[in-house]
Amino acid sequence: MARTKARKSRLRYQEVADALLGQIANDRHPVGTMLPSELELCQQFSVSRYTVREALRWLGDMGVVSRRQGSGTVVCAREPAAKYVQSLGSLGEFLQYPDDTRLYILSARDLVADKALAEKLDGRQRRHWFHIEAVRRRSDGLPLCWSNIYVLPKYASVVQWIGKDTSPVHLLIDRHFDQRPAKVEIDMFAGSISADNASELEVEEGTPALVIVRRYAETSGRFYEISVIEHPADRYTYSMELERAWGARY
Amino acid sequence: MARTKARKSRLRYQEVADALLGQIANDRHPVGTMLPSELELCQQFSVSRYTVREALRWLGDMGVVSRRQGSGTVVCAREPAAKYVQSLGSLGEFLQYPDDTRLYILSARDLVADKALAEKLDGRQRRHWFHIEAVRRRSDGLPLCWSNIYVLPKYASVVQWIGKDTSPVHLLIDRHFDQRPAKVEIDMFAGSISADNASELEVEEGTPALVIVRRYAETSGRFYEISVIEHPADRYTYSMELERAWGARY
DNA sequence: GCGCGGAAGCTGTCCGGACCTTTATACTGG
DNA sequence: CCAGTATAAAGGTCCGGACAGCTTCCGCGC
Repeated sequence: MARTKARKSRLRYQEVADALLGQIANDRHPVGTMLPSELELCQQFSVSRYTVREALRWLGDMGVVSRRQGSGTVVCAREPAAKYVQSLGSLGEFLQYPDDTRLYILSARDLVADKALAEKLDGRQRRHWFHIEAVRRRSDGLPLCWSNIYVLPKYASVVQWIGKDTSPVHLLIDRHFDQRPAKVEIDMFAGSISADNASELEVEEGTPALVIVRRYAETSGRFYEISVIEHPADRYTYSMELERAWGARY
Repeated sequence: MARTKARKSRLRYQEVADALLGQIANDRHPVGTMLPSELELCQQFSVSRYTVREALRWLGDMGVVSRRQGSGTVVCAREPAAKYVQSLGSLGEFLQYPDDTRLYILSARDLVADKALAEKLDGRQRRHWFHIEAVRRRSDGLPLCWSNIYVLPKYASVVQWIGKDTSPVHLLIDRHFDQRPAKVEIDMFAGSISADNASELEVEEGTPALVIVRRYAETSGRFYEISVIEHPADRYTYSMELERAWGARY
């Protein structure tokens, strides 16, 4: 009779997390509503606050709930959406140009976005940009792409570092202005090389091109650099590798 | 004299993490070596194990250290590599075709990869694939893209569900075979529409096209679905949004 | 009616202690 | 020499308690 196996062992935090996940999936806690407070959950599951917090941390990591100090825990998804992580860590590798390529500046000047340009960029007319036109060439001279880079005027002085090494412009801004992107929007579509750019790129007018628009946003969400880059066919392939963020349990 | 401000307040876990980050950057703990145990770090920084563990958890999240129960904490990077997360969680949104589009199957049959095909797919010749050719059309009939989809023979029966709803094939395999991708490789480049496909896509031969190759791998790393999709210019833009994984501090 | 201050409620941080699970290693018997 | 085992050490989980920082909201004074 001495020590019988406890009739019901205490819940582990994964079990608490699964239970909450079930309650959310069953619409007992619909998306948008608040979850009970940590103390209430402690009572509900008869566990300590530590266990509840670990469970909630896990749900938070998976994007099922969002937590804010002072406010509470909000349900923001019915089930864990598989998040995929760009496995090549650094942002610099978004465009993996080989190390033997460099940018050659063709022009650099201030401009104000008109309607047509604003549409391509961030949708805001009359915004001031510093516009850099450049061509990226391999060490043997082959032009890889035509770059239109728009940066906020305060970053105009990046031009002095362009072409000094192989870094893309957003890394130069990171290095010299301590401004890293909090968010990057990337659009990719097919286009063709215009007559104006054809000779510089050493292709015929109308050659198919991969056009990539990257918009780099600071923490506030405002874009501080937008690049529009045209790659003639056969000279560049954009590759990325995405991995599931939480392999083990989901 | 009662309670003077403590001469040196206790360290917070972020400060401990920063201190450790500094030690790692200074090669006091080179990459590949073991960090001191939690208890030793507690003494070194005069904080509780909780604080040390939070600091180590943070370093682990950033990929600077790797921890294993029973073994210890290994330094695996000198500094946090910015990881970026595909913010639109679900894999389904990698290709955000509007809901009013469906796949129409043109052909479906087994084949064995010859040298040319293997090069486009996973590099392995003589591998068996089930090949599905299809066109994705908008509800008004406009063809959006030409799809070449290769799946392992055991998933061949997905064809019966294609076109029944708007789901992409990898989601059908997820749903009916419980096989989710652990990794996805994506290549994008510019090409042009071949004569064979031009009429079906209702464009002229040679029209610029955005070609997207997606390779879906299971946990073991083996590819179980590879799709090669050609989008005529102006009919499709691939968009993605990447966010820094740890917004606040890095 | 409006703004401000305070209180209450919630999450964030931190502590010291306890026990469990995994791992690596040293020992021991074959 | 090898295999199996005991043991120590490390991280993982959990507890109860305490206080700090942020939000929200209510009530008070203007």
